[in-house]
Amino acid sequence: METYHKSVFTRIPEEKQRRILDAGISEFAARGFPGANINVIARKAGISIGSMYKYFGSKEDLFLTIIEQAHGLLASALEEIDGSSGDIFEKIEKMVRAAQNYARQYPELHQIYLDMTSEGLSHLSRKLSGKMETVSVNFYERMIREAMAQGLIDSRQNPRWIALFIDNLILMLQYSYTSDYFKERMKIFLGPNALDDDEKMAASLLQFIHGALKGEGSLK
Amino acid sequence: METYHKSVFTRIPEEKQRRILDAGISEFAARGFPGANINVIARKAGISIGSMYKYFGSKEDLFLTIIEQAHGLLASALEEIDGSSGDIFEKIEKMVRAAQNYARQYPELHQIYLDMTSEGLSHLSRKLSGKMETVSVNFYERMIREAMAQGLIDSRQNPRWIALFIDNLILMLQYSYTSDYFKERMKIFLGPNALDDDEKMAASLLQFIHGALKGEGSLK
Amino acid sequence: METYHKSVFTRIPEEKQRRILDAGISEFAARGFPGANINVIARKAGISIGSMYKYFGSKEDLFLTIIEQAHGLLASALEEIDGSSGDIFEKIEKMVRAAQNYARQYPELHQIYLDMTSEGLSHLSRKLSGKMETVSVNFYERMIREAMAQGLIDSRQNPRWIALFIDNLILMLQYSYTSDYFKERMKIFLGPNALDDDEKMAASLLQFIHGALKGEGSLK
Amino acid sequence: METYHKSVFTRIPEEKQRRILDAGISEFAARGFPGANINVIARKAGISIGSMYKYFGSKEDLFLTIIEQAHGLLASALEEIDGSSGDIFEKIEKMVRAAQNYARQYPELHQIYLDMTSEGLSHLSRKLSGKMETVSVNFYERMIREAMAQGLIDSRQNPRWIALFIDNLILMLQYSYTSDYFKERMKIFLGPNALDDDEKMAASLLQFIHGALKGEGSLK
DNA sequence: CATGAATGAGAGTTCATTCAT
DNA sequence: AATGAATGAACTCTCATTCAT
Repeated sequence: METYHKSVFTRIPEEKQRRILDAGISEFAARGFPGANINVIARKAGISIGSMYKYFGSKEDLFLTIIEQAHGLLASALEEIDGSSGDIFEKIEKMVRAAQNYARQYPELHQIYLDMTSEGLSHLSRKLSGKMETVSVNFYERMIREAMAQGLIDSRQNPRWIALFIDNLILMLQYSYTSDYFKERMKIFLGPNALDDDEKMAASLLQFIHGALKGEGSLK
Repeated sequence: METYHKSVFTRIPEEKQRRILDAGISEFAARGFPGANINVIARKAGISIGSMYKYFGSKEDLFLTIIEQAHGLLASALEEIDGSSGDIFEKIEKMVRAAQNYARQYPELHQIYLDMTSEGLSHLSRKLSGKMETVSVNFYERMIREAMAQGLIDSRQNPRWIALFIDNLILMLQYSYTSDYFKERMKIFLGPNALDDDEKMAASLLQFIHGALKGEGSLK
Repeated sequence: METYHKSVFTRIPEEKQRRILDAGISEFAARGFPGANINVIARKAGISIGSMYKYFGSKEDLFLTIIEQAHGLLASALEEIDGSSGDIFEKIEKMVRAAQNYARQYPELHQIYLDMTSEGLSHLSRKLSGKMETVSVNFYERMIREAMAQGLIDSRQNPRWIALFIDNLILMLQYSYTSDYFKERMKIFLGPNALDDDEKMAASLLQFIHGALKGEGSLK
Repeated sequence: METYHKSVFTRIPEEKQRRILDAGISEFAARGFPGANINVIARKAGISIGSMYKYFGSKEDLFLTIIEQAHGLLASALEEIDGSSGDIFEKIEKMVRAAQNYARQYPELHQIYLDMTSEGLSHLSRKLSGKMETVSVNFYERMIREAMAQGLIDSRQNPRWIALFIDNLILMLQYSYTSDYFKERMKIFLGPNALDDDEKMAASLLQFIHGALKGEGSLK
């Protein structure tokens, strides 16, 4: 399997690995990839810049290592939900909660994820594509087909599209927790305190999705 | 009203203004705000860097001027729809079409919009907030309340939340037209050719929204 | 015609151009191409490093500009000799004198020339080849063929080879004026003061060449 | 006798010594002294960088050790010719052949030799001077004086100068086998295939030297 | 109003050398 | 005797901004 760090990196104490990745996360999140300063990251992590380049061939490689790790976290959260019991609505609820938790727990990591959508970094997203979303796609599709078979949801819609729309809605929810831009946006739509009530937010989103899935959505 | 360019800028020939803004758009879109080179923009626009700084106090101001202009385009598209006849579903359809057109016509402008969500630029988004979305919020709210009053849609949901979710879905659609990252994401969900069929995309999204609005979404 | 500096360089005062090239020459001569520090060169020349990069795209381009200029000096010296009257022996004598003068006057320039033979710089010599020696080759060949026709020298040898050997001998003479290595070498062969007597050196070399050209060189 | 490696170096297996020197030779030849990376050399040699510094006090010492070894090879070739029978012309022929063989067999070693003439390395050549050429000087002088005594060659020229010129010519021949710069130079003088015909090259040079030694070189 | 040469702080990256194990 | 992780000064190059003309 392809990795973006040199092999030395895995042989240093885990605590040091964490310090380096965390320093990277906070710098990348705060200043974006082009604005981040790798010498500053090294200093924050308490290592020399020379060591930094012993572990990662370039600023880009450090960034990709962080992204991949973030993706790992997401994927394992997803797998847990995938393996759990409950119907589609319960599972989606779990996903929404997981997204909220993730965004609350690792806001910086999520901010970095967001940054990858900027064009200056498109060559990076191309490097990672495929790895990125395939996990969730399969999960969604299986869940939706099952629910259709059980007559739980409207089966006239294409499961792939539904999956995309739901995932979009959840992703946007997450963005609203981390990105200043989306925070502002949310305040404008919902008032200044909307972000404080996770329960309300989850409930509203779930209700919206529920309707879409039940789907009196037939356009006559 | 606050502007980000110096007043001289408005006094030069409109054609020159366009050349400058267009050069900026293509550079910012291609390389992101931090990666963009303002000397290159000046050269592309056929003006001197000295003049550039006569018109705009900083790289940031040029960027903000461009964003604001983009926003103007969006706002006027919205107003046109707002003023048109038709029920909520027809209006939403118009919005989806408009979003597609906008993304197809000004992909670079839209890319820049996207970039603003990155944290490195959060101080910029804070500067612009308020201007950005207030237009659409009012439009949505009016439209939804009206539809509720007419019994066209489920009235148990909060209009503000519905507005946000719909806008999120449309925004994501737009992202999928411009950002490499979202393009890849869409391909993973829908296969390699999904982006070629605008009709299919619009129909699917509208059906999803229709269901959500009709809303057998009551969670018992 | 291809140049290695940007066009701005030619538009700045000649005196400044000279200061920059001279600073470059002395730094490159003293420390070799890889050892030379372009920031130091800029400082020595009294300009900012930013300006340096406005004039030359890279350290390499500055180097190549200097080399080309050196070549120009050589070429014009050669042309003068070429156009002068006198038989082959007189012309070769002039060349030897010119080589001595050049080495005495521009020892650093000549040192740089020498450095180009090192493998680390082979990509540079490839860039310049063709430009480099074609001038002298034509000059030599014409001169030798003429002398053969006049019966002045042995005509059984190939003019091209003779030209190469003579040029080699003169080149080595020059090296002995500039390179520490060749200076040491010469001292070992000729004693510590050999380099002080230009006359002796010229006379010895000319006598050696004279014999070779007259050429009882037939190998039975 | 002065050596440039630490004494430990001689106590490790000879095969390891060879591996280290060979790795050094190929790296120095390819990238020059300043460009060579001593960590890379250690890796290529299959030893740790720590050991490298146990054997050699510095990058420079490794380089000097290699040079000295190269010099040993040259010296022994010379001694063999020195001890052989034959007149001066036969011996010079042997030297030319030896030079060709050496350049063909150890092109990298010879390239390194060449690099030493660059000024960035002048402090190194000063360190080595004396060792370098004294062997050949004595050899030449003895050979030439003998030939003069036998009336084989013109005795009006200074044996030391003749020795230098002949050695210069042979050295240049060698350069033409290894240095890209001199290869290009030779092609310009002799056409693209000159380097393929060792016989022709040897014959031409010998004929030239023969004439010079026979010396109708008296300048009236 | 317009120009564009000039600036220099600061970026990412390299590598000879050290030293604890 | 051997290891190789760690160091950090030093390098080349970029670019937002200024200012004399």
